[in-house]
Amino acid sequence: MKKTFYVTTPIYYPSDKLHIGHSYSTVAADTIARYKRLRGFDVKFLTGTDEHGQKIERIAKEKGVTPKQYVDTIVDWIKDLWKLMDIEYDIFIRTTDDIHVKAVQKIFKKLYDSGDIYKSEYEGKYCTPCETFFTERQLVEGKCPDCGRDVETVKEESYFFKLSRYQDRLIKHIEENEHFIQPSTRKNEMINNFLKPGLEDLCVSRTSFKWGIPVEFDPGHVVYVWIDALSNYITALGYASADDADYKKYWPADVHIVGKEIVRFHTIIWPAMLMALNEPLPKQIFGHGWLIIDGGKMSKSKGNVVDPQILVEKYGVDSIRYFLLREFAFGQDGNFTNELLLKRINSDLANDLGNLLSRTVGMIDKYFGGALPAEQTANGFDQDIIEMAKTVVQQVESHMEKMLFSDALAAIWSFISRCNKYVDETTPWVLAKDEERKAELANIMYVLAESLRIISVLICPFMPNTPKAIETQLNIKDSAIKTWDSIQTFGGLGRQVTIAKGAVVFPRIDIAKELEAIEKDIPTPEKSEVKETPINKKEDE
RNA sequence: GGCGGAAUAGCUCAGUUGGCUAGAGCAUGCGGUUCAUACCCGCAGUGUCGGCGGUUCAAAUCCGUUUUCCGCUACCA
Repeated sequence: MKKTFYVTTPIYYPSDKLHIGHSYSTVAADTIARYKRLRGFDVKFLTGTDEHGQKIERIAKEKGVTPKQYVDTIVDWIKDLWKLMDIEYDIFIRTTDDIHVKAVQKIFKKLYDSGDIYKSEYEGKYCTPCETFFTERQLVEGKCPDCGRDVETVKEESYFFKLSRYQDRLIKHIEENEHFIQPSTRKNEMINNFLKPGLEDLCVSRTSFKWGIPVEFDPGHVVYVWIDALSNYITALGYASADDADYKKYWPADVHIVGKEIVRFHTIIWPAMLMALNEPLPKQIFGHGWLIIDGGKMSKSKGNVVDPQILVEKYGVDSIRYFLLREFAFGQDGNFTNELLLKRINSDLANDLGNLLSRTVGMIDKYFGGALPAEQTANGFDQDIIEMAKTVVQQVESHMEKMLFSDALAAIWSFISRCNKYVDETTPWVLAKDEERKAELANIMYVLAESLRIISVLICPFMPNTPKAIETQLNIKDSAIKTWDSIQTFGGLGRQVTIAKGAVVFPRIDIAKELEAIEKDIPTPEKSEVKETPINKKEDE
């Protein structure tokens, strides 16, 4: 039986369309999923939407539709976006799905029965005009942070989750499992800010709004966010349903990919819930960094966030996916600018990879009429290429285990550079003038074609479309030479390569011109406002 | 306030447990080449590794201190 691999994204809050920050998490998860599939794992890749809560209820009301109608339209849009970005998820869970709703009710009941959930009183500050609860901390000088008016103390009967009960076990688990929280700096934040000072019990029900999962045995209450949202990772697999085969097969998750702002929920509340349910904990939570906008104030409230749809339509999925994973270190924040994006596309994709393919295919066409002869003679530079091809595969494998996407791509690109250098070293245009040396020339072309085959397999997880273009132009049809195993040794491609010249894969972009055009679409704010603004800050994961 | 990060070439960043003339990519300059998407290849740089003090034969790397920036600080997701 194949080894399983279960990877998840956060479930996104469909209060509005998603932005590039959400795409970032999802592209990363998709890439790791594709990579693991390529390595022969039985992969489950889960994404979805977290659809309940007061905010959605309010927006729907403003729009004059039901909450369900409202989220339906956003969810359709999200699914289209993932299709556009070539996200190959296995399951798309919605917290309004029947299977999820029923399972959450069972989970809630189970926790109540075990004494992990108890009824008590929640005391909060309520702003009547805004119809919102606030905590003491959220208040601005004792007033409503939204409208500035007075708030009143309101007591609400609520259910609480006994988070405090699991404090010691959590500390132990986190400290004993080095890879549980990644990157490790997040681990210290959790321990010092929450676990060491002591955990407070968590309010897990509300009566102030209706748009949520009703508590089965107490109909006035709805299950509050985190019990609802976090459960998705197991309800999507059929936990607490009639058919829990997938749960038994895939749980615990190998990695939950989340933005760093929700690491807390995933490393404290979620494990505590699982402990209370007597279920195994996920193996790893990876809190990636944010994309920071430099030169543009991007926040949802301003309505000028970076729209992934526009970027993809303009520059292509593979370019955007490549950029996201290459430019930024996965665990850290990174500056997103249009200029960086365009520079990356030009230098790495157009000049290095695209041009390598183009010149290789061009020469096979020009010197051999599109088909290499069987008779080929090796040269002194071949060995270096062959050895490096082997090394690169190992490097990519090692980086991918640690989710170092950028490092993996850098390794692949150093091989691409090596291939471009090989062309210079062997000077095919000189050999082409000499009929006697056709066999040497043919070998050079073969080494390049075979290298491109290997490159095309290596980039598969990151860029789903480019490999197809490479395969078409080099006439690679046999699926046996598109596997990961097939790139462990140099020479999988038959010697008599025939080519089919195609269009340029990554056209060069006139950066100055393009930037000017973009600026027209998105007005640049005053320099003084340029202060970095996280585009996915604390919103809607 | 508490806790945790970051500060390295013009720009974006690498630099495991202290040991190299401190690196890469981009941008810049010069040279080469012409198969290719004015591409590719080579060479050349510049750096008080935030400041100060200390440990050491040796510190970007460890310790102390200081400056600036950033993150987390629980029931909004």
